[in-house]
Amino acid sequence: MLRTHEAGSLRAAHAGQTVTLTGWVARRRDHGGVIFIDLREASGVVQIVFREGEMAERAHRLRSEFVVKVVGVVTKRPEGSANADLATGTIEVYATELEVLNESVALPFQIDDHIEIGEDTRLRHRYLDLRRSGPANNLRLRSEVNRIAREVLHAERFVEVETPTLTRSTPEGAREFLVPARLQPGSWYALPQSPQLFKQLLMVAGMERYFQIVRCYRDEDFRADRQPEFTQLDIEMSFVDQDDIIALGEKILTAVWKGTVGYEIPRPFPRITYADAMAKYGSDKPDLRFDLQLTDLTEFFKDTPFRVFQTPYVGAIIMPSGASQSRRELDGWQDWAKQRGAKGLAYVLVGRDGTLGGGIAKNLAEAEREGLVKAVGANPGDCIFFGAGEPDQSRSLLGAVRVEIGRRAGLIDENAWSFVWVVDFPMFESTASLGANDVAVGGGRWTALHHAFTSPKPEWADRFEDDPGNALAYAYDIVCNGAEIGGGSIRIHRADMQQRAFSVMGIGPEEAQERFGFLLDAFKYGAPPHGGIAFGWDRVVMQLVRTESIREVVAFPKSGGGYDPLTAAPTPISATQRREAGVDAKPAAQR
RNA sequence: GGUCCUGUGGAGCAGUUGGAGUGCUCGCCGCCCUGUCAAGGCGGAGGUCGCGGGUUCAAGUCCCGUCAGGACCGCCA
Repeated sequence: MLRTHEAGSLRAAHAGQTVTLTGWVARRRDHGGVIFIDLREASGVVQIVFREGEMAERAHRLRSEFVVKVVGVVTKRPEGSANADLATGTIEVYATELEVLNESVALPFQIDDHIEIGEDTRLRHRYLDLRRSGPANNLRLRSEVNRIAREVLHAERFVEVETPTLTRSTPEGAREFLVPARLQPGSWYALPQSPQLFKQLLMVAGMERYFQIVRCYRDEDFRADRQPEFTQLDIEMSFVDQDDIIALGEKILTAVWKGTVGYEIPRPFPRITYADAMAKYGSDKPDLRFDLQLTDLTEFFKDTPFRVFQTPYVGAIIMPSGASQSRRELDGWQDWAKQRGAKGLAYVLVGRDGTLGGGIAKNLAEAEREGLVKAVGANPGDCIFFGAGEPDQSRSLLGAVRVEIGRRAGLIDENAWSFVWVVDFPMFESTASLGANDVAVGGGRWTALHHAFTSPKPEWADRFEDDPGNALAYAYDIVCNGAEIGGGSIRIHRADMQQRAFSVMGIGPEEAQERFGFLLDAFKYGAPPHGGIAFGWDRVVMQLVRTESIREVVAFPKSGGGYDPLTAAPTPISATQRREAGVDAKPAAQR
């Protein structure tokens, strides 16, 4: 090493020692006769002192982010000049030699922890952004998360296996990224949305316990918590049931949380069924950091004269103290709801004396006005929001209102951790509710909610095709503070049941063979019962560092249009590249 | 595909009902300075106000279009 010590490791005990340090000039305070330099490297910061004569003369020419090698003597700081904000604050290094290893041109932004910089600029110079402690710590913490998870899994005798990233296109969920195959012009690889099929093959292969920290690719639109390439901790086990996977998931998460942020997650984690989550919280990823619940008022309003509430479902949620909102704030809710595709957001205000006012109060029947406050459990001064229409859509809207209330009313404890397993997901969802350009598996009325290989729960094993809309799957999600950070299922391992599931989704034997033949073939050779889980690894780290943006936990993230602000990818390719890649090859006539 | 927000020296922001020279903080360059630690003082450089069009005597400001970024809806098993 070019240095004898790490700058951030120096303490009073080193006083008197001559050390050689290397690092970046973080900040300089030039007093003419004495010059202070904050030397920064990965371990931390230490103050270097240059005094009169040649040393000061040369230090005077140092600039921000010059890379230097300094030889000097560790010295206790003079009385009263210690810096309690620095780990090395009791000492400083008196420089006796200075070598500039490299210079730096003027920076596009200051490398300073307490300065805000636009994200655009940060990402264009991400290598400078990462010199700041916040972004750097995020990457280091992510590395720790990886280490801890690997330790848990290795201790449980899991096998880390790499699966292909150039693989077969198997349209099942998200849009895929495609890669032209030079050696077979006209044919294309797909980048995996997840290693789903491969990990199931590894179960057939007798690995029994597989895991992988793996990059996945989905060519879908962005969100604050989505990137086109993202990472999963992918796990699959044989001879297990749902409780075994859940127990393992809890083991990993508790170890990760304890080892990084020092929080001991109480075990077992609570569980809630999908049906309950939707009914009580209007979401399949309920944020249980606050207790607000939806109230089902369908029965209460069954004879209502108010036409808007003459619907299959009417529900309500309370905003505590919401009656004091201004007209403008209440109008704001209407805009907010309309932006989510609702017609509006009906509400009533509960007055100090318990009488109803505002919004739709005057549209309700006398008896309804009298019974409403008790029916929803409101207090004087509250605001009651309503959702009416189809159950799914109305609950989703109220669920979104719930989260928004939590935010606006300050009901969320930002230091809390709330974990919950959502279990008993429906096996299928109706394709009627899907948008026109959705990539549904098969051409049937039903499509898999989780994925096509998800097993029904035992009580539905013999009859899921009789009532696909209500059949429950052995599928589960893990939710942390209202964010889905992982999910999995017990898989179907028998060909006959798989075929039945396919037929509900309108996939006949021939089509199944064409699409998933390699998996179905494998299952003919004694596939063990198996199941697994995949954690959205970026989202796990997002939770740990308490950020809303996935870009904060990715080393070199992409921005909105899939654009990489640093490398400017994607770029056009040359005519030669086009020819070689076979991008323009005419496909053989469709059969 | 849709809705909303933002775009002003290198960075972060301000700029009123349209009105005289676009201002502030930080950084950058030079000089001064022996105890600072987000050092301080003096001086200086640096701006097609994202781009195009329109309204007007006059546009950073109003209107239309467009581009880029962000958030959300759709979409993401």
